[in-house]
Formats: sequence, C-alpha cells, structure tokens
Amino acid sequence: MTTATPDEALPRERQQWILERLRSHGRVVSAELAQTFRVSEDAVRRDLRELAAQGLCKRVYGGALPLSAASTPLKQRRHEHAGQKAALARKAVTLVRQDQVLLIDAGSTNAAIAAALPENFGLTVVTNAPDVARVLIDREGFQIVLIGGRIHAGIGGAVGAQAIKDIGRIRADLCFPGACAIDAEQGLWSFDSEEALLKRAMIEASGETVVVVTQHKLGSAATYQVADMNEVHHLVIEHAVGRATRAAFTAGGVAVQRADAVSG
Amino acid sequence: MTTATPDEALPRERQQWILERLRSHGRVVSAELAQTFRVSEDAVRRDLRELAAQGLCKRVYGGALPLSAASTPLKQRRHEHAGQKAALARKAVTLVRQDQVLLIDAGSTNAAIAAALPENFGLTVVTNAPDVARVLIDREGFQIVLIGGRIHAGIGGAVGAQAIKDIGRIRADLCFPGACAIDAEQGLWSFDSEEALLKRAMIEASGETVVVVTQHKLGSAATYQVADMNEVHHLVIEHAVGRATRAAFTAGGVAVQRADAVSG
DNA sequence: ATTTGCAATGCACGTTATTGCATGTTTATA
DNA sequence: TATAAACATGCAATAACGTGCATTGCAAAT
Repeated sequence: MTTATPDEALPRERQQWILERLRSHGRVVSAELAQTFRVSEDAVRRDLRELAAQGLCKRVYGGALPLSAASTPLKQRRHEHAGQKAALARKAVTLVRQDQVLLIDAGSTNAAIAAALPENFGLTVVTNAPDVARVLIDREGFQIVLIGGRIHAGIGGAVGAQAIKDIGRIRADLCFPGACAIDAEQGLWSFDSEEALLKRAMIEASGETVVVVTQHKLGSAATYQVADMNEVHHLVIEHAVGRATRAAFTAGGVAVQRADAVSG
Repeated sequence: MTTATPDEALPRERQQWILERLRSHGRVVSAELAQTFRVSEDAVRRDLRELAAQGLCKRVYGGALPLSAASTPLKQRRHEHAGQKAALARKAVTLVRQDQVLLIDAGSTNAAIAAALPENFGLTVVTNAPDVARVLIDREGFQIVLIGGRIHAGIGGAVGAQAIKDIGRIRADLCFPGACAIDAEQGLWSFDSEEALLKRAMIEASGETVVVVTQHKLGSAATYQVADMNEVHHLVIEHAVGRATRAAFTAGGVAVQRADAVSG
C-alpha cells in the first residue's frame, strides 16, 4: 500500500507514485498504470520515458523495472570510473617501498590499489576487505593478513570492535584508508560512524597515511570525522584537479601526487 | 528466496529473474522456466539466447549455466566442476535451517554453497575465506563475520593461531569444513597442517558437521588428519557415487545425501 | 477580456517487439 | 544406431511502442 487510490493525479504525482511502486513491487506495467490513473497508456509511457531519461528506472517492453544497480549499490560502484581509479592506483603504489607492511581499507579504489601493487616486493598487506584479499590471493608474492570482525555489506569489509582490536595488534608502514570525503581544512570524513572508527584505528596503527580519492570526493565533508589533515601525509588525486585545490592541501603540509591523465 | 512467484512477468523481467536464479542456483532448465513464467519454451529459449549473446550465461542442452570469467589457475579450478558443485551446493543447503549460525571454510565448493544459501533466512555466516565473504556481500539478508589471520594463498583463506583463536570465540550450529580427502574408516584429511588445525577448530566450534565433496576426494587420505568420521554428521556427495561407497559411510553412522544428477 | 504560450493529453498511423506454432535439424542417451 | 527431447528457423497474429497532430485547460502577458 504505497498510497491509497491515485485515480486522479497530476503528472508529477503519477511519476512519484510510479517510483514508489517500483521500489515496493519491483516493476510496473503500463496497462495497469493507465487503468490506475485513468489515463491513456500514451500518457503513462510518457511518464516512464521521462523517468528513464532521469535515470530513475529502466523502460522495458510492457512497462518499467527499477534500475538493477539500485539493489546492489556496492557492486555498481565497483566498476565505476575504472579508468580513473586504475590511474590513481598506479600513482599511489609509487609511494610503496620494498618489504613494507601496508594497511588497506575496503573500497573499490583500494581494490584497484591492491591490483596495482608490485609482486614479489616483500610486501605484507593487512586488510579488512574480502575484496582486497581476493585480489591479492589471485596474485603472487604477498603476505596477506585478514582483519576479522562483523562485515558491513554496504562498506564491503569488517568493522566493529573485533576489527579494531585486530588492527591494534598491528604496526604498519603505510595506510590506505578509503575516504568518503576530504577537505583541506576539515580533514577526512566518513558516512558511517563504525567505518570512521575503523579508519581512525588504521591511521593510528600506521607510520604514514596515504589518501587516494577521485575528484568528486574533494572539498566536501560527511557526517563523521576520521582524521585531521595533519595526520594525512600523502594525497593522490586525479590529473584534472585544479591548481587552487592542490595548493590548499600543499599549504597544509600534505604531499600531493597527481595521477597521469586518462583518456576515457 | 530470490523473488516470490513471477507467474506473470515482463519479458525483460524474466531475463533478470533468470540471471538471479543462475547466480543463486547455478543453473536453469528451460522446461522449468517455461512452467514458472507460463510461457512456451520457445520464449524461454529466446531469452536464454539473448542473455548468452550478451555474454551473461552459457547455453547448454536443456537450459543454461552461469558464465563467470575464469582465467587464472585458481579461478579455473573454481569453476572447473561448476555444474557438479552447484548441484552439491543445492543439496547441501537443504540441511540449513532458519536463523542458524554457519561456519564456512575456504574452497571452491564452499563458495558454491554460499552462493546457494537462501537469502533473508536469518542466517549468520562465519568464514575465514574472502571468497565466501564476497559472495555473501553481493547478496542480501546475511549476517557475515570474518575470521582474521594470516592468509594462505594456496588455501584461499585465513589460517594460523589468530584464526583459530577467533573461531574459539564462536559457537555455530552447522560447520562446512572443506575436505581434501575423506574415507569411511580413516576420516577427514587435509594436505596442510595449518589447514588441518583450522578445520579441526571449526568442527569443535560447531554443533553439527557437514562434509561436501566431489567424487575424486572419496576413499582417499592425505597427510594430516582433521577428524574421525564419527565427528562428521552429514556427507553430501555426487549423484554418481556407487552404492557400496555410500553404504560404507552410512554404516559408520553418517547421514549421506546424494546431489541430483547433472547433465553437464 | 483577449491573446499567447505551454504543458498535457488522446488519437491515428506506421513501426517494432514478442509470442506460439509448425517446420526441419541437431543433440543426448539408451 | 535408434529415438525422443531439445533446438533453430520462418511465419503470422498480437500487443506494445514512437511520432506527429489536434485538442484541451490553464496561466501569464497583452
């Protein structure tokens, strides 16, 4: 029961109702909608066309379906901006030296970093993310240590007391905490309190901290603070980031690395 | 349950449903799909043809199988006996009841079991394998707990003192230790001493133990013993296993389950 | 008050997608 | 090798679709 009876509704109302129905029922049928709203199927089709144009649903023969990505937000992110992330990762791993111990957080960018790490470099990788672990298992010449704990599906890795305790028993050289948002004054931020605590524990367990971010995470903040900028030693950003933004971070004592330009 | 009863579905909706079903069940049968959607088998075949053309599944005589990109040697092994393993997994998950806590070991067979587990069944899955964790992260309605520790690449999961300590803090209902070899008299065996210790810890932390094996692991032994057969409560084997072999296990008090026959 | 502009709608018409059936062919298995 | 089931293909019927166009209702401008 999304709403009572629409029966008569304005176009926008209809579209809103359709979206709700898509969320709750997983599909809508043009003919049914036409009958529900007492309009012609043409009008319904126009609605669906608009919604699809806004990326809010997927039109199919007979009606519309919710975007399949809506049910799997993480899986969607996994292949987004793959080109940029690979470029960022290539630049980020230049900061890694032989025989170091790395602490790698969950996230698609960090999985890209794991894939870019040099093999047989004597590296030890400690991670709370099954994704990162799997990338390294399929490669060679890494010592891998898994951080245990309850897994938060939306984050894609272990969080919580157990994970933080595990991290407390580690000393790492380099730390790659994923960032939800980063700002030259405000520092590093996360959308989830558990996640923020975990990233903080990672940073405290490491000698140096490297933050690797795609462009849209720059200059914004989120809900929970992870660290001040003076706790971040290296920042790896996309090639396209402007000079002013870079200067703001450099002024704060952060070593800024630009990834190579990407065609795509 | 992937979805309720489709019964009547839009063409594209069918295809999505088929893909989901492929992920969770490892195969689809044309005749079954036709009955499920109440369309002719021709329509189903057309769907499968389209999906296959998009590289989303592999058509086989009678239906279709999931197509997961396999290239590296480990990944190769992961899907080598995909059909049989999916059939084993389907049978194995019938032993799982609502709201149970499962302890799942590393291994390709166990990853298939994770993929076959029913969603939103109140299940808690504890695992030392990034592979298993990842399968469940991509699905919904599971509580996932990661066992930490040093990862043994050849095994594909965490082993060692840390992992065993983590397991010691868990009480599970059901345990799925991967088996390298199993014999009615000699019991359960492993090729690696660390691995053997871990499996033993898992069994001791669980109420019941389920061993799921492909045919070639039966009746052989390995280097390190994991458990006697009287510690194994359920054995899930392929359909093709002979009567004499089954009887040997049954005589030892093991409940033997045969997977359904597989064409491929 | 009238005009103008615009969004929304329904209808007509040509186009495309989907379906089941009939045909002949391929495939698995005894 | 024989046989039945599964398959591909062509075909006609149907349902859904897109587009152009006229109509309607309403609000802003004249």
